[in-house]
Order: sequence, then C-alpha cells, then structure tokens
Amino acid sequence: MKRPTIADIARRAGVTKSTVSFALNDRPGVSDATRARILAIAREMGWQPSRTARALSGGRAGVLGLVVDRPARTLGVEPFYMQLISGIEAELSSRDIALLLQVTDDARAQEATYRRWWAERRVDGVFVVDLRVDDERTKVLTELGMPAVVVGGPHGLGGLPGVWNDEVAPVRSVMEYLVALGHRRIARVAGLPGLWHTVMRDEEFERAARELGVTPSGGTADYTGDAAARVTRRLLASSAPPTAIVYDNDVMAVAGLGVAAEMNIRVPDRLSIVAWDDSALCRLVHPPLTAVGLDIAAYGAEVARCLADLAAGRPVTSACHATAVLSPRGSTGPVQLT
Amino acid sequence: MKRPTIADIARRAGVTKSTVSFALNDRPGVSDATRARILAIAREMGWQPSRTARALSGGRAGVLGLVVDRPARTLGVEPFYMQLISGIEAELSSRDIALLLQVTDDARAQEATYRRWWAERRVDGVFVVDLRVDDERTKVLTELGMPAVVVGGPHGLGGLPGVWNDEVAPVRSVMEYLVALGHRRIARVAGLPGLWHTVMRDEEFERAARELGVTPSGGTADYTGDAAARVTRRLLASSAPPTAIVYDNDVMAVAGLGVAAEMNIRVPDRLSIVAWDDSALCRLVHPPLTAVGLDIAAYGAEVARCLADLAAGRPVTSACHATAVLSPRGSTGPVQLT
DNA sequence: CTCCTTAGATAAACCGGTTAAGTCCGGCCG
DNA sequence: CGGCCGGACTTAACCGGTTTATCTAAGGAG
Repeated sequence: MKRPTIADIARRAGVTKSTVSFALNDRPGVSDATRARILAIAREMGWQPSRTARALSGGRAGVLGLVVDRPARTLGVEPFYMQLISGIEAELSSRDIALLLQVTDDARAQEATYRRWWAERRVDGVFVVDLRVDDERTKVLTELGMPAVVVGGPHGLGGLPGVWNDEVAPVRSVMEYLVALGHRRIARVAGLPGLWHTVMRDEEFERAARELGVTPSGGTADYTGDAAARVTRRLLASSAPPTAIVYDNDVMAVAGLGVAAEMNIRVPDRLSIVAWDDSALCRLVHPPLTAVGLDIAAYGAEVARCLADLAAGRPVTSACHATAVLSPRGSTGPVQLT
Repeated sequence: MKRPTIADIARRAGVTKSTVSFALNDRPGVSDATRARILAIAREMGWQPSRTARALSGGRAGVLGLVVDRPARTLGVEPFYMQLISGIEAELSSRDIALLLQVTDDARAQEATYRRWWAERRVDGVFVVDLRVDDERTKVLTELGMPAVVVGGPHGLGGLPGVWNDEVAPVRSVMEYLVALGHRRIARVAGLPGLWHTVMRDEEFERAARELGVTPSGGTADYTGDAAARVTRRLLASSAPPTAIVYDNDVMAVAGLGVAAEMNIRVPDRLSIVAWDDSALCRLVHPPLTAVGLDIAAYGAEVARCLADLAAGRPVTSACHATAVLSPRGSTGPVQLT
C-alpha cells in the first residue's frame, strides 16, 4: 500500500492533478462541490503533501536552520541553547515547520553550512546566534539573499532583522542593587570578548561603576566552569578582593560558588554572587544564586515567529524582546563589615 | 546568477543530462575522458546537487530525525541531550547528513511526528531516545518500516537495532566502592520509573544491596532538581538516614548536594554523593561530585553511525557501546564513626 | 564480409507536486 | 443574435535530479 499522491486523488475524483492541487491549496478556479469532493477523498485516502515535491517546484522547504558553534562539552552544560531550541521548536512545530540543527566547532564551517543549505534549498532561512561585533556571517547571508534573523543582535545589522534583549538596563539594576547592599568593589567575569552582548554589558558595567563610585575589576572566560574558576581564584586572591562578582552566565556563576566554597569564603557573608542567564541551575545549588534572566523559551518562540514570517515573505520588524529581570536569592547579601 | 543544474553542465559539456548524472555519481557508462571533463565543468560552475530533487526521485533525503520528549525547562539543564546531539552531529556532518530536531512535551505527539516525517519522506530514519519498557514507539516504527535505532535500549527490541550501555556493571562497582568505604545504608534516587535503564539499574541496585549486606532506600524523581531535592530531604530526615546517596543523573546529584548544604550536612564527612551521567556540571560544584559516566558525545557518534548505515541500506548490528566508569572525586569518602 | 557484442551516449519517463496558458461552455449585454 | 466575459477545468511545462530502455558506432570473432 503506497502512499497516495495527488494523481491518485485526481483519478478517484475524475479530475486532473491541477484541479486537485488547486482544491487542496484553497485557490480559486474550483467549484465548491468539486472542492468538497476532492477534500473528502484526500482525507479518506490519508493524503499528505510531499514536502520534497513542494520544495522542488519552487515552494518552501518548510525547514529553518540553526547552526550552533560551541564545542560539544561546553554546549552540554549551558542551559541557554537547549532552552532556546525548545522555545523555537514549540513555535515552529505549531506551524508545521521543521528545525534543522548543525553543531560545529568552527566559525568557518558555519559559513560553509549556510552556503550549502541555501544552495541545496534545504532550508528557507536561518537563525544567527552568538552574534559578534562586525560579524562576517551577516555579510554572507545578505550576499546570499538568505532569510535570516539575528538572535541577540541589534536592529539593522547588515540589513538583517533581529530580535534582541535590553542588555544595558539589567547591568545597571544589578549594579545599583549591589551598591545598595554596600558593595564598592565589584568584579565582572565576562564571556567571550567578541560577542555583541559582552561588549554591551562591558560598556555599561564600566559606566555604571564610574557613576556609582564602584571600583571595578574582572576578567574574561569562555563560559566554561574551568575558565571561570581560574579567574575567580585570581580575583579572590588579590590584595583588595571584590565583595561581589557578577558572572556572564549561570555555569560560570556556579563555578564561582564552588571556588568560594573551596577557599572557605562564605557566600553571601564574605562574597556576593550574581549570575546572568537565570536557569534551573541557579536554584539547584546552595545558596541559590541571585540571577538576572528572562524566559529563554519565550524568547526563542518570538525569534522563531520572526523568522517564519520572514521566510514566508511576510514583512517583519526587528524588535527588542524583553529586559531581563533580577531575581534576588541567597547568594547576595549586605557587605559584612570586618 | 542562478545556481547551476545538471542541465547547465550538460549544455556546456555538449552531452545530455543523463550522461552528466552518470558521471557525477561514479556510475559506469561514461568514458574516462568525458567523465573528467564533466567533473571539471561541474567544479568550475560550483555545482551542488539539489537534495530536494534527489530525495524526490526516490533517493534519500539525507536527513535523520530526533524527537526529544521533555519539557523545555527540564531539557535545558540536563547536559545529556546536548552532548548526545553534539556527538550525533559530529558524525553526521562528516557524512553530509543533516539532523532534524523536534522537541515535544507529549509522547503522543512524538508518534505523530514519526508518521508525518515518514509520510512526507522528510527523514531517512530516526533516533529513538528515552526508551521505555514496552515502548509503543518501536511498534509504530516497525509497522511503518521506518529505519530507526534505539538509543540506550536492548538489542532485538521489537526488531529494531539498538546501541546501549552496560547499565548493570557500573551499579555494582559503585555499590562495591561505597561498601568498601564503610557505607551500609545507601539510597538511590532513581529517574523516571518507566525507562529501560531505570529498571535495569533498579534491579541491580536491589540485588547488589542484598548480596553486599546493604540496607537500601530510595525514591523516584523526574530528573529535575526540585524533585530530587524533595526526595533527598525526606531521605535525610528519616530516623536512619543513608550515609550515601546515588542519583540517576548529574542535575539531581547537584540538587542533592545543595540540600545537604542547606541542612548543614557536610559532604563527604556525613554524606557521600554519587552522580550518574558525568558532565562538567559535576566538576563545577564544591566538592566536585564523584560520578559514573562515559563519553556521551562518542556514544552519540556511534549511534549516528549505526543509523546512517541502516538508512543507507547497509547491514547494522546492535551493540553495547561501553561500560560507564566511576570517577571518584570529593563528594565521596569513608563513613565517619560517631 | 557479416554478425554479435558492448562501451558510450541519448531519449524519455518518472518522482509529486505547482502553475502559466489554454479550452469549453453558459450567461449576460448591447 | 453575436460577442464578450468569466468560472470551471484541462493541458502541458517545469522544478532538478535518477533511471530504464534505446540507439549508434566501433571492435572482435568466425
């Protein structure tokens, strides 16, 4: 028992393929009676369109692509991507669009993937994540004319639409919160230097520190626990160690908490810790981490909506999705005077 | 500038489409000279096959599918899937096969996805994860005749090939290790009851406890930190609390560590903790968690290899991938006599 | 020299849809 | 009554490959 094609339906209905095609796609040129009959037969035969055939005849593939560029081991620990993917998926599956995923550990490979996917018409568009400053990929994508939405990047970047979050206001509120608790030496452990949101946060961190009379310090890590632990040890071993550290993701913050425990520095009594990217991870540890974050799955859903519209030829507008909110928990507290 | 098709190549080479097709697919019926000329032209024009067209004419789609059935928030925290996906991807991308991903929060939806994907010829085969005892999906898949590989399930299950890990030996070695440290009251916080590996581990845990003279206790959780924390609190508040707890994944173990800290129970002095699924998460916290695990990415790669072979019509054999090894770290130690 | 074989290439159908360009027919209008 | 219009369908081409059947000419055997 093969699967029915429109030709089978046409034969049973006594019409031609074209009529069936028109009927099934709600296009004019078919009488109501015929249309109803065709639909009934199609349903009865369990017909489903062949995406492949549709894609071939100029239509859409019904697939959107995502390339994630992090080494396997790093990727696993960081909840961000999985949540983003879940959110994207939830939106896409309701529209009957599939998600093609590629994991690379090389920026060059990523570009090649875009080219290949587009050449093969495998996808109708792609999500661009981990936006860097002066990102080469945006040029490639505009050059290819490939629908793409920048996740976490500013509007108008290389002409690509984007959905991003307010990175400035949260930095400010975290700083004000810590200052209100009496902290004057605050460190920031930043993520990868080239990324757009890292730069945004760096700048606002410096500015806020200046304006609030805070002595800033910090370091850079690659979102892994190991790197963050190294930076944290260095910071805490200095002559005038920070009384609060803000980490650029949850994994690094947990690692920081581990280092504090290892050095017998009580949290939050002697050290306050704030994590970016609030996830279940932050509530897993003790004390639970104060974190600034937002609903990543919802963010993914909005991004997906945007790209789906773009790929379907509908007009889209870049938008700021949300401003992350601070959830104070057990890892932050007033400075203890010694 | 459109992208070249085999018809363009044929015109330039002064032959027909068929000849070009034969030449490009290394099939006989073309002279070496002509073949070389065609290949040169194809390369020069930057030709790439249209997957869509190939898939339509009976060929393979070059896509394998994976449906993950966990709620978005749970999924994010658990490193297992992301690592598995990374491993799968690494293998697939080297073979120029794409991965289609679907995240559902409903077992029924999963089955529907299999049917749809197969009907639309969107994928050449699927990975089946989170195998349950008496899994309905294996029946559906064999009925559909859809190539599928069971990840983490026994050989011969419903006729589907599988790649799994030895779940029995590691349980035994963990128990022996803990008993050697003097533990006689050991608890196990198990994952979802219906899953195949949960049952395997449960059985061996009971058997080992009996044979080693250990008083077992335990509970069940759904791999989330919250659920694990609840179970842990109950276990530790009992009249004869366990001196060691084994958790079915890393996330729950970290949560357990958090509960211990919250209850002022020192680890490993008063309580030893062992995690299944060794990931960076285990080394993030303090003390670092003793864990039993294996290279998930490599596991994913083997699984991918298996399904790729199966989908290509090559014979495959079910195989036990590996036996997880125990990595003792700071969270386990000898029982302190009070 | 003829017949047979076969390498090398062609022609054409096919996969399952979409779509531009007809064809047919009935009704309305001047 | 003739012409025009438009609704309902049909015809046929097309998307970019694969594949089967067919053709042609050259080479070898008898």
